[in-house]
Amino acid sequence: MGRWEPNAQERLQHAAMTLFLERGYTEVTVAEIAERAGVTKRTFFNHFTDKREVLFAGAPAFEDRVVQYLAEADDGLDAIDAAVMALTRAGTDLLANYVEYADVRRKVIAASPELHERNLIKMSSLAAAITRALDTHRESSRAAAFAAQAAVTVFTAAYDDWTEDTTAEFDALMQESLTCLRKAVHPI
Amino acid sequence: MGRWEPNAQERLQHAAMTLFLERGYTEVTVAEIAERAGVTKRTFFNHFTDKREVLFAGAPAFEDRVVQYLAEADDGLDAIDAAVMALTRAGTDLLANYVEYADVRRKVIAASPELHERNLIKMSSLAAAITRALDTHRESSRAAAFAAQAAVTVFTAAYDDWTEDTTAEFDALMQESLTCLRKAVHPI
DNA sequence: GTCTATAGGGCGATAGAC
DNA sequence: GTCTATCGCCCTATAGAC
Repeated sequence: MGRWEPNAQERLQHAAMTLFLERGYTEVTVAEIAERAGVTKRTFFNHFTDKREVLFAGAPAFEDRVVQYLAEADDGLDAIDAAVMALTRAGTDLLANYVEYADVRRKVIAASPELHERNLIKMSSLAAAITRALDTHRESSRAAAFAAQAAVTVFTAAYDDWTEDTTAEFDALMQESLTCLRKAVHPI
Repeated sequence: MGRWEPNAQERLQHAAMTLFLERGYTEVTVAEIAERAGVTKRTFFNHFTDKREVLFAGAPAFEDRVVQYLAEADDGLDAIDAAVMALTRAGTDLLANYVEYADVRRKVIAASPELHERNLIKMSSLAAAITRALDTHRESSRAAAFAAQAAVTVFTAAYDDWTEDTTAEFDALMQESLTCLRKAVHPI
């Protein structure tokens, strides 16, 4: 393969996902991923800070988009509703591109504790970003953190539902999930 | 130091905590921790599956205790209240022994993304255990998962508060935290 | 692009407790 | 003797330094 084939990053992601699915995360080396993508190991670490990051390349963009939607939210909304709305919109945007990969990605992450761990810190980072965005003009820091954490929990559940049935409407899944959380937290 | 000094595991934990505080997690090698504890690197890995685990040795016992308290809980309690009760009791038990280490441990974990990540997966595992315990006789799986996740969020916040003021009553912090979460999730 | 330190583990030998 | 904890040696892969 030539030295300057385009889209090295995407090729690396695709190669990694395929290999992880075939043989499991720990059984695949970075050198193998790089080889399959037609680049060197050095290039891999140029694009991703560590081996796990190859499956989370979309996360920063997603987080930015959530924060952006949140900034545009109606000030009259409650914090949690604003956060859920931002996650719903950003999720809908992103999921459209991920239909084919979502299930594989889910399986690979579920099969590896290391990837599960990395996924959790991405969600934690997302919650922190939402907290900051809410915090500035809407809520006390503590209340904002709880609203953000709850919204991310709702998102995680809805995202899991969606990967099991990618034909479902994401915003409906988010609303169901939110309703269920509210019942669980505030039983009457 | 002789080969059979007792309590190798505790010595390793103490050595690790001290060194991490002095120089930061990434700057300390497993070999150094082992040396300070008077054992070899190999022995370190006999006690802990990886470098991070040395700071989370108490987690399984805590989780077991939470599940135990949950099994003894009044069936009339709502899931989230039962979970918060179990976490409150297990937390109170455990925190009594950790007064001196809590602050150091907190600082060390906060200073290292890798340890933060590991802490998150421990909390995730705790939430999963609570979900299973609730699930069996009380709630739908989804509702149980939300109640468990919410209770763990409450616990995390209360634990953070407690490390900043170890004279506070832990159960009061838990109740405050729960009230705040409820307001954030169900604003009216 | 090359080099190196460190994480992490496999395996068998060994030192002590019982 | 058995059983368990520790150790020594050797190896690979990650990750970062140069």
